Amino acid sequence: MRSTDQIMHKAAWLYYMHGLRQDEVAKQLNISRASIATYLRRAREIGIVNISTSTQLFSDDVLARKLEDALSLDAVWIVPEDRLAIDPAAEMPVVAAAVFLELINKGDRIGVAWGRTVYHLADIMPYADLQGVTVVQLCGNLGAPYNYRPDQCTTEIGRRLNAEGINLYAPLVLSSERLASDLRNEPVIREQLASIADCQLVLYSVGGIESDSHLVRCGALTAEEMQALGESGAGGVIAGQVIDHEGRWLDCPHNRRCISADLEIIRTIPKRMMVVEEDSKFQPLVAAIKGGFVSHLVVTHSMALRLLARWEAEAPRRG
Amino acid sequence: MRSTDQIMHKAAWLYYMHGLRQDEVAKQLNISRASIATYLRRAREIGIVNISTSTQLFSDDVLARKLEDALSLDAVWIVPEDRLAIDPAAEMPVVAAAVFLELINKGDRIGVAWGRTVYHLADIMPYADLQGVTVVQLCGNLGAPYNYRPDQCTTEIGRRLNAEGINLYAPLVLSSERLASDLRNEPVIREQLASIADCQLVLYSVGGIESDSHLVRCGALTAEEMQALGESGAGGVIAGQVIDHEGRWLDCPHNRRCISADLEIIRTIPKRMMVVEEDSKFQPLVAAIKGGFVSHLVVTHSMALRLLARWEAEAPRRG
DNA sequence: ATAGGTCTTTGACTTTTGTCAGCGTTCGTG
DNA sequence: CACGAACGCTGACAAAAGTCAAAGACCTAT
Repeated sequence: MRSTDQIMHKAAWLYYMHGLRQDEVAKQLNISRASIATYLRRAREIGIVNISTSTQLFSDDVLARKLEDALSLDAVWIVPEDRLAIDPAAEMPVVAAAVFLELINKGDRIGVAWGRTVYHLADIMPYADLQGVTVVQLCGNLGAPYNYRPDQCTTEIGRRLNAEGINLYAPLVLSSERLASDLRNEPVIREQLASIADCQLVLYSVGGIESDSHLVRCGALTAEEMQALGESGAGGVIAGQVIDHEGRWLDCPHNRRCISADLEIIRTIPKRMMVVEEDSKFQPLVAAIKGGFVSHLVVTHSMALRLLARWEAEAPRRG
Repeated sequence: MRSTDQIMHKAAWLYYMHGLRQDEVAKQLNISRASIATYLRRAREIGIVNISTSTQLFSDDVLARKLEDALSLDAVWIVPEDRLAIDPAAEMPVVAAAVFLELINKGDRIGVAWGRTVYHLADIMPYADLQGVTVVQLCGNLGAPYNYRPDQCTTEIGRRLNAEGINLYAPLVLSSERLASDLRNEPVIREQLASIADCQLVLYSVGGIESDSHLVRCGALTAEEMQALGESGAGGVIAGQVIDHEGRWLDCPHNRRCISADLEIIRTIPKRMMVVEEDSKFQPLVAAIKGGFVSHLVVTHSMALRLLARWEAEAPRRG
């Protein structure tokens, strides 16, 4: 520990745990109050000091309870679109990050997929000091029109949480099924994909199948290919892989050429946290939920209403 | 949720998660800034907002590493007695409380014993919002010369953590072995004692066997009885029960008349956090460590030095 | 040895936050 | 329905925290 880190720790301890004022801390440590203020800010930024707020505000809600019951989910958080005059688009990642942090336990292994949503989340993720946590990349890499590529995203989340980040050094999609299969069987990659089963928590969103969807924009698929997939029953995208409307892995060239977490394995992970920002992802989300990819859900108020209506419409048919 | 709680949550969210200033929050929620300040203080007090500082300052230390290695402990925290001009006696419970909170995971079941130390800890324990946590009482009740009796102590810790507190409705010591045995077999009590095996974490200190020790002061034993125990090999007290110098349960009238957690069960709990405030407890602590009752240890610097010296003195004999 | 760079520290100033008496509202009670 | 207690809210002031330019410390390369 550097000596300035030591001072920062001491300052943080005296200020936050003992409740001394900055000038009192300054007197204790024999440096100016201005310095103390600087150290404290750094301690907060680095995650030495953790300030967290319960996300109860978003989960304590009649609609959330109803959704949990109707869709058999473990927990639902609903982001209001009207009440607070905060920009709802900016609010979603903040809520998601807070929920994510709440779901992490010390020593956990956490899988993260990639997409606009996860990228946004990484970008505003607060710093924390979660020693013993490992963040693993669920899907292969690809070029991206954002600041972070998938591997950078995993690394960034790991960095901010003071956790270990493990990258998957393979492309998301290969040009031939043969190569994809060979690569999946490479010991390094195979072990890494298998180790995803040890995760206690995964974080992802669901991708749409429109011609301007994420996979298309990142160049993994052409608009035509995507459209063809849509016509042959594609319902959404999970960790780079296409699923049908019931959430089953779709047997298609793209999926066969894909290096990503086994969907069967993902389903067995205890906490599967899904964040959906855009209302346009209703159909894909329904598919993901039906496929068992969701145990913890963060959605907008209007999306929650639509989901509930959908399940209530189906309920009579079942019961 | 009361509407004022709702406002408090919103204020806390906007202030701590979005980083708005109090006046901005006030404008958002259409109330005066002074009220916001009040809400925020309440949110902190209640544990809606959690501010925690890493205890690294106390564990990141050469001596701590050495102790962990020498005594095969999972983690050691050392409270300095000189560096910070904070009263060391007051510092110990603060460190212990922070460590305790760090060791808790969501959903855990936690056993707490009772003694001066645990009482001090309960008294300064910060408020937190650990839903799904259960705090169980490890040992029976007895009158106490402190503010809290064992059951109140459990309840108080539970209350502050927003966790469920489960009390053991039995006295610590009974007048006859027969009655103690019968009571232990009462379904309610038996189940509760058995359920201690499900704990992921226990918190306790170790008791001394001097004639002014805790058990004597609380009236569980007379000074003469305690002295006799000392002469027949008693080394310390764990959860109200006397152990010998090697940390084994001592077969004595007191132990046979005692209602408390089975020591065998305690040894199997993964995280066994021990806090020792007084340097006079050196011998009992040695017994507790030898008996396998400690995996996480919080001690003073001088106690750490004595422990290390003791183990280093023994090492040559073993190796 | 020294010039030039980076990182710390500080005093002085500004902004933000904490506090508290007093006012208004609500709610339970006689 | 009137009364008082309890609670929430506010404005004004006091206290504490944040900020920043400038000075100083420290390191490195010439």
